[in-house]
Amino acid sequence: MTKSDTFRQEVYRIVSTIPRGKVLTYGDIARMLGRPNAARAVGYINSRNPDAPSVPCHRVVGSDGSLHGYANGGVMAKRALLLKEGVAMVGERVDLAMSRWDGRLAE
DNA sequence: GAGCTGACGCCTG
DNA sequence: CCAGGCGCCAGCT
Repeated sequence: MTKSDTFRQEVYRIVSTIPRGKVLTYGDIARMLGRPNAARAVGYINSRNPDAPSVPCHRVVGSDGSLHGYANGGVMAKRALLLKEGVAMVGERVDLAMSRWDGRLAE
């Protein structure tokens, strides 16, 4: 990693790597970047995500699987997308026990 | 350069 | 379970 790879660049890269049907939490991404407490920054970056359709930011949820916002349709669109992707949902929350991405393809 | 913002996370009441 | 408050970080104005 170089200084050219800013925090947001890394975030976009990781989010883009999330396989279909799996999700990651803001905290997890922050941790992957070495900033376990930068979950807020991750969320902020996603909110300003200029590549909504390019980056599957809808696969990023809260630490407890709770959905928040989505720059391309809102939470309801996000929920529908996750469901369509095959993500296990519990009410309005994601079943992290089933759909949390371990960092490698699983199935 | 300084201050405010926000798609978080965790604790307390 | 719900509501409120504080701390964290990077980005934007």
